[in-house]
Amino acid sequence: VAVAEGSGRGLPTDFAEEVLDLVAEIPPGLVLTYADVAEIVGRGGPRGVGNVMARFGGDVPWWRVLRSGGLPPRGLEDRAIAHYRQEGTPLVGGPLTGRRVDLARARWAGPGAPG
DNA sequence: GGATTGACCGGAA
DNA sequence: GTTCCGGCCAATC
Repeated sequence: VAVAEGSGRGLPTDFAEEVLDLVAEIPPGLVLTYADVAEIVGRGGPRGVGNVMARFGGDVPWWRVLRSGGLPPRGLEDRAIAHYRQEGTPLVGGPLTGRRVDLARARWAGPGAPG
């Protein structure tokens, strides 16, 4: 394993790896925002994280990554909400009619959190 | 390297 | 609550 990792196509880049690895660590019931992911990995930004997820996010629990407002990604709102009900993720307005995630209760403290 | 796309953020009306 | 705009970053063609 060496530089060849980021050079070949089909595999995620170094930046993407950081993002994917982090998202894969998000425990069920909790979530993170694109900005938070970018903040933890210390690279790119909300756009950078979003674009990486769009390519390689299919291999990680993407539904645990939300927008700043607690809304799931564009086009995948229905899909994400389905997962929240399975994991018991707190939804604003109720788990039946809620369409947003309660970031105040579902935001993950991060890989450095006591646990 | 240049131009285009995309699962974004924050502010204002 | 919805719509319009500029800024931001990375992957792709």
